[in-house]
Amino acid sequence: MTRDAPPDDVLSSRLGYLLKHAYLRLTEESARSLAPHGIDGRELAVLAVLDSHGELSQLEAAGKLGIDRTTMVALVDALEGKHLVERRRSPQDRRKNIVELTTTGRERLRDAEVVRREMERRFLAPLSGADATLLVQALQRLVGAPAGSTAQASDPT
Amino acid sequence: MTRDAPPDDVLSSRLGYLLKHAYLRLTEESARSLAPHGIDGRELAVLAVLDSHGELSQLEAAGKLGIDRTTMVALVDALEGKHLVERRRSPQDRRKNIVELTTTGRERLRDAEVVRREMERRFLAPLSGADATLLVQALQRLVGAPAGSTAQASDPT
DNA sequence: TATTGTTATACTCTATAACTATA
DNA sequence: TATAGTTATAGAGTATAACAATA
Repeated sequence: MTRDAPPDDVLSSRLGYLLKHAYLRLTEESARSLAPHGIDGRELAVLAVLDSHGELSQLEAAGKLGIDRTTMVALVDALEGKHLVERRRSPQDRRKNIVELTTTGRERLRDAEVVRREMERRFLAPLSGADATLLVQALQRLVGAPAGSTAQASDPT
Repeated sequence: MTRDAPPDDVLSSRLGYLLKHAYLRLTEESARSLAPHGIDGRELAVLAVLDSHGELSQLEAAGKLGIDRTTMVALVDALEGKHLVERRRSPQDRRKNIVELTTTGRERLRDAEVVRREMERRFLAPLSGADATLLVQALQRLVGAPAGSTAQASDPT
């Protein structure tokens, strides 16, 4: 997308326009700041999900991330190529691939998460801390996120 | 994208995840509610921009919308095919295509805008009016929208 | 020389269908 | 029969490069 000067009124009152461009800006910033770590935001999210649940099959991980199982294949291929995750057949059900973080993957996750949080803090900098928190909470409600889990917005741990 | 059950904590605290999925949901809702009118949200935005400025060349319109000029070609092709806009060569600068709404286009714009506003109101329904307004204002600041122009959020005209 | 519209082309992200190996 | 992973393929949406007409 081409994002240049500020939009005019007709557009800045449209939720679609606002969400799209906010998303695009964040994605760009995310890519730029994570690039030195050799991953993008999508891959980082995979690592984070694998870390917080362990023992996930590809399909289970895909479900949590809201991505298709066919998309998951390429994602895991890429992460495995970077030696950040490993696949192994589940002994209980040999149809399943258990995906696990490698030691390198766990380290990469830790480092990249620091960068991500700092990037989000920069991104939200135009807002007051209270407004940033409200934005995140509002988005969580719109997306249907679970209750609780609200920290991190203006809390650059 | 596959969007099913609510995400878990690791994801719902990520701005990237939240913006992406909020955007996807809105886009889906938008497509669904505008479908009977034969256009999508992107085309509607083009009509709105043409209506509020008149006498725009393709490049100027593309600039306001934040899309590439090559993308604009196909967009105008589609709208012209539906008889919602017309192209004509600018007499002042024959390199330029002036894009204008047809009478049908103006009517379609009016009808579709009603539908869009109602769709956005539904989309924001999980939030209080105050929170909805704050969300829109926060997004405007993040996207770098001009000051003022804040109505419509929880003000279903 | 520079700009506008256009075309051709390619790349990313995603989804659908069909195959395989397991269950 | 059904499920997990995979592959092939196709469709959006977008960008880059190159060309024609015009300035």
